Amino acid sequence: MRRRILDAAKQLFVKEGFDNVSIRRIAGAIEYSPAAIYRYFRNKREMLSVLRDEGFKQFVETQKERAGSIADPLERLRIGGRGYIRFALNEPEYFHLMFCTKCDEVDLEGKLAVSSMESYHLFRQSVEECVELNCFGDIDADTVVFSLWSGVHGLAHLINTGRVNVLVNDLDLDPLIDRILGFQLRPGPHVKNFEDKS
Amino acid sequence: MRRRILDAAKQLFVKEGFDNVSIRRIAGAIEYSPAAIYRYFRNKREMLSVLRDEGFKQFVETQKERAGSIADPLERLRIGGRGYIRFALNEPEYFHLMFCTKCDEVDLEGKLAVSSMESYHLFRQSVEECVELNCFGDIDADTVVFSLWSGVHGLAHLINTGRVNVLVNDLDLDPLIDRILGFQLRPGPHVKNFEDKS
DNA sequence: TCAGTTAGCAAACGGTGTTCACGTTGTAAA
DNA sequence: TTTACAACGTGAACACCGTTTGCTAACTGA
Repeated sequence: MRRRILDAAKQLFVKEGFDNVSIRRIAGAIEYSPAAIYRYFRNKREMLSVLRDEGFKQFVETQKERAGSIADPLERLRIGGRGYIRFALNEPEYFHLMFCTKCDEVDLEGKLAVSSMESYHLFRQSVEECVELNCFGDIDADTVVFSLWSGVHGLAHLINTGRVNVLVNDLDLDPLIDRILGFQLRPGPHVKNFEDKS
Repeated sequence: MRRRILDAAKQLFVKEGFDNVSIRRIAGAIEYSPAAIYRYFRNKREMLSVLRDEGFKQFVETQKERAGSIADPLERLRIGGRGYIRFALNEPEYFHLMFCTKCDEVDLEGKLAVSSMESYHLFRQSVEECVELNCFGDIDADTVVFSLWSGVHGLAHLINTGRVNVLVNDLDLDPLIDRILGFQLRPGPHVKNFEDKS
């Protein structure tokens, strides 16, 4: 039953946006009264919280399929970043729910959900490999993690809110995205040669 | 009178968030009836649109003060980026209204407001200077513009939605932000020496 | 003086998330 | 077989929301 509510809700949300779907409409879709939904969910936030979790599970799955088996961590970051952006463009409602809502508005227990943490740790691990390989020069992992995440996240967000389309002639987005990814992943200034050090 | 409504609205919005302030509450704050507000604004969106414009005017002003007179375009980008993030953290409601709402939800005429375009062009000009100086290697301006904007925008957004605080030990944010800015602005792989060409 | 504009308001419309008292139904123990 | 009880579903209501409508006053210019 919970399942039936969630499925109806998911379908409506994806089609019409989270804000444009009311409890009453979900209830209508499954031909129940609005009050019935509250037998299965404390409130609307809890429904969103569950859907967010499912979104993360699907996201992590897809990312693993796409990038999981790539040996080169830098290439893994590139494919992962492309996946992040593609997900944002293909599933804007889910992207918004998972990555754009305030954490405390959707995460009821105050801790990030397990699946969202898994996706973070996979990303972080790739970054740490790159740092160890000196891909970006002499730099700490935290800095790289949030720099790169900010980069793809910001791009996805700017596109989804219509800010890129307005400013760029109507060329295909994909090549631009790839150039941007390439630029954000460019090698850093490499540490000096051994001779230079003491 | 429009002014009085806007001022009351602005005060409430900044304090309580745009979503938590209703027309009725604004009307209450100036001791008018809700219907009176509709003499001066077509709807709530129009109020937000006007406030957005004012926000941009103030933003451009501040950015000019901070970075306008810096000769080195790369340093100008750094200070400008820091200003963008600082603005986002200091005025999260305005940041959200100006940079996070869907364009067509707040921009009534379908074209971006003048002041928001001015801020874009100032930024873009600095990037073009950098590209000409070969700061980032052989790369087109569009790529750099959206890479850097995505970088600071994404960072501001991740911080404001609580995603950085959750993942990073409670150290001071400022040093991390500066390291991230430095990383995002790192020099690119430089074009080959003249001897290498031809 | 009289017409026309302007400013403000009470009431209502249709919507929202949520709660509550009330039945109905199915099951399991007495 | 009867009784008790929990689970499920509902209609009506509460307190909001943005917005519209019809109505008064008050002011303005001719």
